[in-house]
Amino acid sequence: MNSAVHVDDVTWTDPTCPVARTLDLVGDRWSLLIIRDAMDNARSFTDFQQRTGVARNILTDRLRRLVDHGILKRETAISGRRQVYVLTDAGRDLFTVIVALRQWGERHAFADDEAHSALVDEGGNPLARLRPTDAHGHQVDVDSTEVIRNS
Amino acid sequence: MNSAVHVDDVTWTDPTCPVARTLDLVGDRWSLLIIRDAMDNARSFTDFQQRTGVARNILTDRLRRLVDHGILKRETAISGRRQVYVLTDAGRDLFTVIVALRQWGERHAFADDEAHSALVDEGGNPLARLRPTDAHGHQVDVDSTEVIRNS
DNA sequence: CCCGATGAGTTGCATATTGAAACCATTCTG
DNA sequence: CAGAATGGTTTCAATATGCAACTCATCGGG
Repeated sequence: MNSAVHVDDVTWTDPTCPVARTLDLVGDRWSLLIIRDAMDNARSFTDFQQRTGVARNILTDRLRRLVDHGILKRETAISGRRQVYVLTDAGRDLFTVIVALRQWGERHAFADDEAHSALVDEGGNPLARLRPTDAHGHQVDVDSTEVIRNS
Repeated sequence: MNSAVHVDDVTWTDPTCPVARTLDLVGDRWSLLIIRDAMDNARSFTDFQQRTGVARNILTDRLRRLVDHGILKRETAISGRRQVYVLTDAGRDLFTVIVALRQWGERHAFADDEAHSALVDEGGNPLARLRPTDAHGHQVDVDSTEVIRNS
């Protein structure tokens, strides 16, 4: 299960914590929105620019970083200068993170009567709520878990 | 299921997208690390400062924002000037997000032989891998789902 | 009661990151 | 071939961040 992510030349905020490392790679204002859009069929520079509204120079930088970190790969269309950015396996694996952020937002960042976009399966139904569980499938939460350092 | 989050006075990057709203609330360089530490028994200003290493003025600002958004609550300890920051229910509910970030980091941001901290249940065993599923418990991913706007 | 230490910030200033707008070189499109 | 679109880069102003020093309590000893 090792990564396509190239993690040389990164200076980690907290080298032993996986949460911190993930945030060092994608935890800025725009990267996760770019990834969200990549998961929703955005491919070109302009797709991302229009959907996120990010400044173009910043977008250039973020796309480059995400490519460098192995989350996106850049492909030049056969003839011509059209660039396409596609999620790598590591990038696609961020789906769980995006779903978790989305579900939290649905629960806590909208008033009851406010409309919002929804993520649905092939039958058009919403996904089940993500819930952390132990190895036996029993739900766990903050109080029933703990962090062990440097295992 | 409505929020303790106070979402007035926030100007959303993308008002209809729950992912974007969540990121507007916690998607900066430090907030999620503060929340991670709050889940790991950090309580005081100095706890957070020492664990994250964030600049003190920034920490002041982030704690205030998180309190304003209903993710932390601030309590003054009975005797003395000691301040304590505790997760609200909405804050505790970010556990899923933190676990998702952690598990992704474990899979993609560490070399195979690198040590990292681990999150374990009461028996000391690692949690099960979080996986998005549909309403019937079948796994779904980027390709088998889609976003419906403004539902 | 006085002294130093600690907790919880604030303030000022230097540096880094972002954003808005303009500019540029190809490459399609009609 | 002219005009738009694509995928950027450049410039400069506005923000945000980091660092160090400074406050202003209170706490704990002696």
